[in-house]
Amino acid sequence: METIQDEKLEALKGHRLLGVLSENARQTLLKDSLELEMPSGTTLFRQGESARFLHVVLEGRVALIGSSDHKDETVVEFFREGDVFIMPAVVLEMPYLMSARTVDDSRILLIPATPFREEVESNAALNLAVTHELSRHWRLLIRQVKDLKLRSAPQRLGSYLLSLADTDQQSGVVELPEQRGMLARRLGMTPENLSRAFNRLQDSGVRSRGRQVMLDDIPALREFCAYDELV
Amino acid sequence: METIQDEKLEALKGHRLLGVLSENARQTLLKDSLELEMPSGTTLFRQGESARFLHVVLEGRVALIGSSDHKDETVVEFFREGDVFIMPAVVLEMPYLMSARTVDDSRILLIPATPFREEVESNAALNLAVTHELSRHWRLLIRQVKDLKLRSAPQRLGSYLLSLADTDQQSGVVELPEQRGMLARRLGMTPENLSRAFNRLQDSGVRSRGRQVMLDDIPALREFCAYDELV
DNA sequence: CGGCTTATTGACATACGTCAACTATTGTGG
DNA sequence: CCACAATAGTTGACGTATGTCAATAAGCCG
Repeated sequence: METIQDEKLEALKGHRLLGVLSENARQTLLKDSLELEMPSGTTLFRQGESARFLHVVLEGRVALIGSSDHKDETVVEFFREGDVFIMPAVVLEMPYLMSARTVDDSRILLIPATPFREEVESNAALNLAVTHELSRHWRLLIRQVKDLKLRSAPQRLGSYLLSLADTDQQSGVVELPEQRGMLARRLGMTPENLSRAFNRLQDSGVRSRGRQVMLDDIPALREFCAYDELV
Repeated sequence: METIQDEKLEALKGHRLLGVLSENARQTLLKDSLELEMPSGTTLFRQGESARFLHVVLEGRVALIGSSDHKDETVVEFFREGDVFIMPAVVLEMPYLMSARTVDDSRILLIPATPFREEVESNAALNLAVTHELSRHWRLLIRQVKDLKLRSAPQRLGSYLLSLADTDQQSGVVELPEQRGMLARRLGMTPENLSRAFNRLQDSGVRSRGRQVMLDDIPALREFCAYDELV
C-alpha cells in the first residue's frame, strides 16, 4: 500500500477515463489514491459495503462476484488491465452490489470516491468519458442477460470463445484468460457443465488443450451459437 | 405523430433527466421531438437498427425485447411512465441491442439522437443527470444477472413480487403491471413455468387472483427467496 | 353469448446440477 | 529435478428444474 508514483501516473495519460483529465487535475485526483499490489484470490471489497473507492485495474484481472445466501456465488463480470469498475456505486454513493476478488496477481488503483465524484461534477470532459464508459458497460451486461435467457450452456461458451477470437477468419486459436472454474461461473454454469459444453462444441470444430482453445471452424461455431454481431 | 405541445412540455419540468434543463434548452431540444400515441403491441424499433431517437415513456409501458435467431424472444426489461430508455445506444451512436414493443397503450416521446447527444456534451447538468440515470440502470441489470445466475424460477418470481410490495409490512397486495406471459419472459422462464412458480409460492403465503397478488407472509417469502435488500 | 386470446395443468423430454471417483495440472520442498 | 501434495478439471451416474407439447380452463371483448 503506497501512494501512487509519478512514473505510474504517466501511464494513465492514455487511459479512456483518466486520460481526459489535465495533468494537473489528474495529479490532484490521484494524490490520495492508493495502489495495491495483491496476489490472486484477494478480496478487494464485499457486497453491501459502502463504495469508498473507484477501482482501476492497472495489471492483472478482477472478478465481480455476486452472492445471495453466503453459500452460492457467481461471477458477474471480469475486468482486466485498464478497466474501471464499480463506478455506478461510486457515482450514486450506494453500497456495492457485488464483491470483488482478484483472479490473477494484480495491481489495483483505488481512487477515493468523494473527490472522484466531485471531479465528475465539475469537469465536463471527465463526465462525458464517464457517460461513455457507463454506456459501454450497460451494453456488455445487456449482452449477458440476452445470453443467459436465450442460449444454452454450450452456446454461451461458444459465444464467449468467439468474442475472444477474430471472427472474420475461418479459424483461430484463443487463450482462455481465466481458470475454467471461474469461467464457468461467469457463463452461468457449473465447472462440470463447462467441461461438457466443451465436449459438445467439438462438433463445431472446437478443441482445447489447457488454456489454448483451437477454433477450427468459426463459421460453424457462429451458426451453432446463433452468434450475435451487435457490439 | 405530431410535434410536442407546450402543455405537454410543461409536464417534463419535474422529469429526472429533462427536468434539469433550462426552460429554453428544453424547448430547443424538444422542438424536433415526436410524440407517438400507440396501442399495446406496437414495435417501436428493432434490434440492429441504428439509434435514431432517445425514448421517454410518457404514459403506458414498454418492453425491451432481445432476440437471437428470430424465433426465440425474451424480455430484458420493462419501462414505465417517466422512464428513459435506450440511452446508451444513443450516446455511443451504436445500433440498438434490443427491440422495443409497447405492452400497454402508450405515449412515447422520441427525442432525436443527435441534438440530444450534443446537448449532453455541452450541458453539464444534463450530463450529470445522464450519469446518474445510467448508473441506476446498470444496477438494475446487475440485480437481474445475479437473479438469473443464483436463483430458481420461484425465487425470481418471489423477488419480483417483493420488489412491487412494501417489504416493511407483514403482508400486502400487489398488482401485476403486465400480462403473465410477458412477465414470464422478463423473469427468464416460460409462461407454463411461471404458473408452477406461483403454485410453489403458495407455501410462502402467495395467492393470486387475476392480476391481484396477495402476499400473506412477507417475511416467509423473503426467507424463501433469499431476498436481497441492496438497492 | 360466442369466439379469441391468455393462463393453467398434465405428461413427458431434456438440460443442467450434484455427488463421487478419477485424472491432470500446478506448485513446493527435498 | 524429482516426488509428492494440493488444486483444478473431467467423467459417469443420477436427481431435479425447467422446457415442450397438447389439452383444458379461464379471461376478455365484440
